[in-house]
Amino acid sequence: MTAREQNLSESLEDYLETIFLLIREHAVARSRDIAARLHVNKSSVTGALQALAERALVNYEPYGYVTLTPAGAAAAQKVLRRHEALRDFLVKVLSIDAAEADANACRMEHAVSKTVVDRLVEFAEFVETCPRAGAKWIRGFGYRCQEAAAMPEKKECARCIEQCLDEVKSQETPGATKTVSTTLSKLKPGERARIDKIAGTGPVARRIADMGVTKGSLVDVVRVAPLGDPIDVKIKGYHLSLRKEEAAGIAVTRLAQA
Amino acid sequence: MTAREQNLSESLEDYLETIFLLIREHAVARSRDIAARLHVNKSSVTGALQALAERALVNYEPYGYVTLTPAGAAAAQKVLRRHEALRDFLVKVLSIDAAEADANACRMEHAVSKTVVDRLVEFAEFVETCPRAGAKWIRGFGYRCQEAAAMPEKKECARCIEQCLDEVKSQETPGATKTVSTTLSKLKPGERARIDKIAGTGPVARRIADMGVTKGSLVDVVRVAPLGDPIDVKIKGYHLSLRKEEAAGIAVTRLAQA
DNA sequence: TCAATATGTTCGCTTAACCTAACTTTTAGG
DNA sequence: CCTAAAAGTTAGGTTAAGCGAACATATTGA
Repeated sequence: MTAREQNLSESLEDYLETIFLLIREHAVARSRDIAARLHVNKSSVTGALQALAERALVNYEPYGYVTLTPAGAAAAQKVLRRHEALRDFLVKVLSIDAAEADANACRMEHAVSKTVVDRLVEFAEFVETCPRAGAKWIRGFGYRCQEAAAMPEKKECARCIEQCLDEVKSQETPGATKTVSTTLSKLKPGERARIDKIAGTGPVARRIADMGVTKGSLVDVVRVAPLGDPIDVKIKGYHLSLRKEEAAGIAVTRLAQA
Repeated sequence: MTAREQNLSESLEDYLETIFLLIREHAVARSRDIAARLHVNKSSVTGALQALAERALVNYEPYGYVTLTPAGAAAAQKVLRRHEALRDFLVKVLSIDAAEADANACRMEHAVSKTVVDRLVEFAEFVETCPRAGAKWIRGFGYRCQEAAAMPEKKECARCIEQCLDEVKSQETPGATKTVSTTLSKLKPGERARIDKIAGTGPVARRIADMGVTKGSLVDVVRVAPLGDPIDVKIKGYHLSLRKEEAAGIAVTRLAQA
């Protein structure tokens, strides 16, 4: 890792994240928008930008456009990954509603270590995709959360077992869910796949390896640009933009939708 | 709820929690111990105590012993419940090691809403006790986390399915795991039970109901005093101290150890 | 083109939380 | 009983984060 410990305050992390998102959405981050999102006075934004500029995380000069330095963008993405990992976990695993999940993620993102985030991402994937009853089981939990009061425990447990039996029986032959070997460049947005092999040892291969991506990791295709060239994917909670040729070098197995 | 929004800062929450724990451990909370635990200067402790006294959360007078007011104790317990719920979740569900789990819980405890904590507690219980493969399944996840690199994905999934089948087959008769109907007052420390019925409508019954405890909720017996009288239990993450006679009025089904 | 409005900055002030150093009170040993 | 050490407090300073008001610069539409 090139990144030394920057030790950003929660507040500065929030600014950085907001700037990153605004740039992604509006191409440019204006002071008043930052202020609006963070519910602070515009003069506070100026102060924060100066603090970030001192740390070489943003390019700032009075009245000019604000951009992120490479270090700033990297830091912002770290925060964002934590945010998304937490939010997704809360929504998908704990069945918390979107608004509350986001609000919680927003506060928790400053408090969790990398280990915990990694584990959360892995857990959510495990639950969603384990060919065992994982997926259905978690749906059962969500159901139970909504109906907790209305449904006596015993009945729930019995249903639970039935579901599990059904599920496992129907999946006794693991490879049965028709999966197709292909390459990452051939997938459409929203599709999900499992990585089989990464060709080459170029910078992308290394970047991917750095994330702890092993052979079986999941990939979600987030967005594909008009000409199919930059392909935005999400692996282990990390957003990644790949050139079409790079994506073509990654052999994957297409999976059923989540 | 009698509690109005006290809106404590993270810092003050930490002080409150520490004081509560110190009183529980040493019967009295000394300034230097608070300072040592929170890694702050003793003069900072004085400042914090004054702030807490202003909010009527501690009884404080210079050079005197510090105690918690009822409001302070209640606030401290709320924080502690969040802490324990997070820590237990991290350890039991995500297989994070104890030290890191605690450090994370310590920071996260200021960031999570009640809804999320409730859900985390419920989830951990669900995973640990659902008669489906829950318990074993989660052990499988822990195993996978440790051996992730060493174990190819495919093999893991296959093993996963086998486990599930075994587990479910062995539990096809849900009531089969020999459970015994008894009363809460008869349990020993470390034992776990499921609540069947709560007799009476006294203050304890109401206190328990306020926690969202329904018929099927789990109880963990934490500590039983020498003469079996105050019985400390944990329900839905809440610590509760019951008189023997109160505990006798709660019918439970003893469960196998976690 | 140029004034009105929107946007951004600076200045001065507040609060919370911490620190160090110097002081006071308590405690405990001889 | 009386004094050193330990424990606690006060005073004064620092830093981060915020605010409002006044000032500066851009933008834009008539």
